[in-house]
Amino acid sequence: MKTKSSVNIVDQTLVQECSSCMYKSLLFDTLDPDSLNTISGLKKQTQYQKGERICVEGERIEHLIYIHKGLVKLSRRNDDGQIQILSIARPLDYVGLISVFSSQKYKYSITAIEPTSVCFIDLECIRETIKTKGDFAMEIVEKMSQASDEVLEARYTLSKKSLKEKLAYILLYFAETIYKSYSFELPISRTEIAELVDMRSENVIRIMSSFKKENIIKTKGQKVEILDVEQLRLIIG
Amino acid sequence: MKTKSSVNIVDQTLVQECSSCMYKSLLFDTLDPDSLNTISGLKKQTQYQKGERICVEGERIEHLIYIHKGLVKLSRRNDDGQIQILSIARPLDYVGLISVFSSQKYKYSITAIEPTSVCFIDLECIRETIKTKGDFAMEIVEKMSQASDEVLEARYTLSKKSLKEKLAYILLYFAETIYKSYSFELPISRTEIAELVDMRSENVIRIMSSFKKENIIKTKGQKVEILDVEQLRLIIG
DNA sequence: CGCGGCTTTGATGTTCATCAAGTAAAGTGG
DNA sequence: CCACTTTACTTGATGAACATCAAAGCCGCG
Repeated sequence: MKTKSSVNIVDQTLVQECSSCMYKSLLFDTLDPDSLNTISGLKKQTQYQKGERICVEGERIEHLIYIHKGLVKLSRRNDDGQIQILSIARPLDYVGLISVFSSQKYKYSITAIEPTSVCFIDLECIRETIKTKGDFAMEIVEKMSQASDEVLEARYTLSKKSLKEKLAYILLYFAETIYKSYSFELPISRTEIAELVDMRSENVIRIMSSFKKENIIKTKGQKVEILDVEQLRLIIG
Repeated sequence: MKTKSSVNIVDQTLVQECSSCMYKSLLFDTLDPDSLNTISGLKKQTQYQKGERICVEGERIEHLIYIHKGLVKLSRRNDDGQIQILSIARPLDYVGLISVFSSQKYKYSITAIEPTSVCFIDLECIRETIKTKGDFAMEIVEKMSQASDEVLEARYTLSKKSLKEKLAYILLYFAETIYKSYSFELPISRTEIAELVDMRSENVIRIMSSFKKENIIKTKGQKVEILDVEQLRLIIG
């Protein structure tokens, strides 16, 4: 499943100006053409396949990473050597916008879990722009605020829930938040789901089996179909 | 223990200019005298006793709350109606800087757990200053980044730990981070410790008793003395 | 003085991690 | 392309960790 190759054999950089990017409105809406061109000139866009790492825990942060297309996971190794998945990020997410300005080094690795296209935006350039363009600064502040809010909210909500509730939550999360469909292909393994919500893969499997027996979901390999959304919502509580 | 009175009988506002505040360097260091005077003119400073609420979940956010002196807890009610303590904040903390810019309403209540002095800084004024003063904007961004980083780090670290490990962590947290002393008065009840680290008060008590039997700590009421710091560190893992 | 909330300890049952063992699926090398 | 290796998936059995229930003592407060 995971490809070990961490090098992009072919540099599939798509030469695209930020000014023509359909997503520019997300963060650079208020920015004047000159500033945008400077940022655009220094950005790099790269494609990743499923399993390829985009950055590694401990590496020096030099870019703001923006998910253009695809899906990634943020993960880290904890004190016990276990892997924890902190969150899933998707297009429109400025990955790690939260901690980019508090540390020199990545506190987590970022790995593609679907074919993914990423923009690397020069961080120094962003810093400069924050200082000189007020509206842009305000946008950054608001985006950061939202990003950390979402992650924290999810953590607090899940922390007191039972494994069954956690799993129901995650299934609905992928269906409603990520794929906007009750039928989807799970982008991560059972083991990784466990790493995401602090449980064991055996229990992920066990509980998914029980959901199947109760006709709440249907699965085949990584394919999942949610049959009884209401029941799932009831379980979450 | 908790005082119900949520009204300040005497308004003990200390009339103090921000420019002479010993903490101004924390956030307003780069700010010119004029901007600082504007902010100073609109700020309110209030005293709270232990147990008094500073703001309530759901209320409209109109100020940036800054802890001048004392100690507070951030708490919220979760889906199950249980109370969760999200974090403890102390002087130098801009409480909720994280989510202030993402929502119109407080997502948590703030309550003094020690006699506390708070500055309310007009939020609109802060917004304006972010837009016009680049260095100030950068400071805000960095503070926010740090704040959310710390909270998330603690959450992720604790989430996979056993109750014994969690309790050891919290005791060291109060000793080393909050009070800078291995002998201190716990500012919150056993029940609240439980709310802070997702466990039950019975188990907080049980584990503290076992620490006492093993001569790791000594307690009397809310007084705690850590006798064997190394052992506690070993337990945390 | 009595009420309510916090504290403490013991007993009990549930939830969950861990261990074990077997099957399936996917990548690897000859 | 097939044997081989590895990794993911699956189920069952077992014990440890933890929540819950119960009961009694404590303490501040009206």
